[in-house]
Amino acid sequence: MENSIVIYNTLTRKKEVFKPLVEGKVGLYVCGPTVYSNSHLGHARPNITFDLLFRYLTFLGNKVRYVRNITDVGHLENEAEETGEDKIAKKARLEQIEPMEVVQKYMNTFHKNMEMLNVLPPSIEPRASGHIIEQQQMIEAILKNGFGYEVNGSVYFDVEKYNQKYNYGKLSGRNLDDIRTNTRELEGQSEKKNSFDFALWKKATPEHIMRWPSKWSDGFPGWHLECSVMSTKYLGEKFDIHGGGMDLTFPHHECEIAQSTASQGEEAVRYWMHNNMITINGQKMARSLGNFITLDELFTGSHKILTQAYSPMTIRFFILQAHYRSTIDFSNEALQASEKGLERLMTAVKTLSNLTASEKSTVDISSLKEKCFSALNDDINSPIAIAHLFDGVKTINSIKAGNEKISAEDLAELKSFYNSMVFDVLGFKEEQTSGSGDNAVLGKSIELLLTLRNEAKANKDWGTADKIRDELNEIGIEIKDTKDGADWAIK
RNA sequence: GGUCUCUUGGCCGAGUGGCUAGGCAGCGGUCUGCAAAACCGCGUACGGCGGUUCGAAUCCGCCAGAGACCUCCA
Repeated sequence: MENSIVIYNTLTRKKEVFKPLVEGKVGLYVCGPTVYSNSHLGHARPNITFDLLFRYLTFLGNKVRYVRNITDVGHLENEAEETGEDKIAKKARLEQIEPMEVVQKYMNTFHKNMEMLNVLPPSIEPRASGHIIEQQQMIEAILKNGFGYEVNGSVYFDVEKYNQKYNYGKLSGRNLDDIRTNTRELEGQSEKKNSFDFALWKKATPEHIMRWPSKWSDGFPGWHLECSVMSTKYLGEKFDIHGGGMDLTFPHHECEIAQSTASQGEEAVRYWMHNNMITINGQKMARSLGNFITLDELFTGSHKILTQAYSPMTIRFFILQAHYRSTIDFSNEALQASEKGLERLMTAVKTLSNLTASEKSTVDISSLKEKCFSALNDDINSPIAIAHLFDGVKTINSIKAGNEKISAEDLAELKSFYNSMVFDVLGFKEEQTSGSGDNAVLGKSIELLLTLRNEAKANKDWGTADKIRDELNEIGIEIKDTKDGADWAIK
């Protein structure tokens, strides 16, 4: 099987065959979160999207170095512009704690949430605050090449000058004239030659807590610098893939391109990938819009618009059931559909492990495999891959029902395929709520009740049997009678 | 206002010139003491109006509606 995969490159607005710079090795950088509050559903999207990419590239035999940063320096906030206060410092004052304490707290939550979603940790997770010196070095390189200027201890990027030699706006499809006429004049920008110039180093005002010494001033690095610096530091001056949310395309990624090009003379990134947004009532879910649901709220069902809790794997399935470049609209109905769908898939995986082989097959395993892989090869089309897996579910169930037959070799192949696809590549995991496992006391108690119920059933004492079933149901434990006896699950 | 994107059956969501994904819900059935669960089967949809074509949900134009970016954002 050939594994030439195709990726939609935002830079060219086309699908391109992906060829890593070095055969068998892939450098992947993804913009991570700014850790100043709890992670919400929107954050799950890029992390799951690029987790899938990371997993699949690895599965195909590549050695992938996946770098995902933590922004713990804080970007300037709109209303805080005049004071030069940043998000993290602002939150710190609000909660009367150290900025780094805020960072630690929300970084911990982020990590915990990601682990629950079965998002693999990246190979390197650099923090902006740990790369102040490198950021200063890049500023110096930009200044040396004549694409920056210093004013009152702050350093700005000279977009006009840059655009004379290179093309500012190539990623987001803008040209400088459009930007010139459409950029809003903001307060406190008088230092800049042009409103579209952006800060590389910002002098800290007295009340600004997060600050570092530099030759220009005590201050902090500009908004876009950390990604340019940390990506090239760990992946090289030229690397394969840079990912992130679509909302970062402009200005963040545009500025990254400008910074890298201005400092080293050529672009760093070969393929730009952008995931689309999660919407709620048709509108983008965002921290700034206040219409977000945190991951913890989803997992516990504690947000007022949620009719129930949704497990991490349900969220993961929900996200992977849509293509990463489409928007997905949040709704209880959609999440419930995902919950059911995932359950059907996972049940089939269990069924598969207990199937018995026949002399020969009446089913076509290799065609199923090929369809799944070609879906993933086509710009990581997870919904199509999942659809084919569901076709396989039908096959698995038909084999179990005796309508189809499978040979021992095919069965082994099908098992191995589902294991790698469902668990290794798509990254689902069992979320066991029933019998076995952690709560042995509960499990044994329920087994006892089920034994009593079976005895009652054997005596045709339907009253007692139904009472046990119904009252357990009231408590929140569902009894499922199967041919092989009763099974149970916490609802 | 500028740039860009989207509009698919009850809901979610793929596809992108002919071969009419998939999930959920619904309906019918199998199983079961009953119920639930599970399993099997069933649905010809592509915003409107024109055009190109032997043929369009898919290409082009216009209209309508929604959204994203232009400011921190995943």
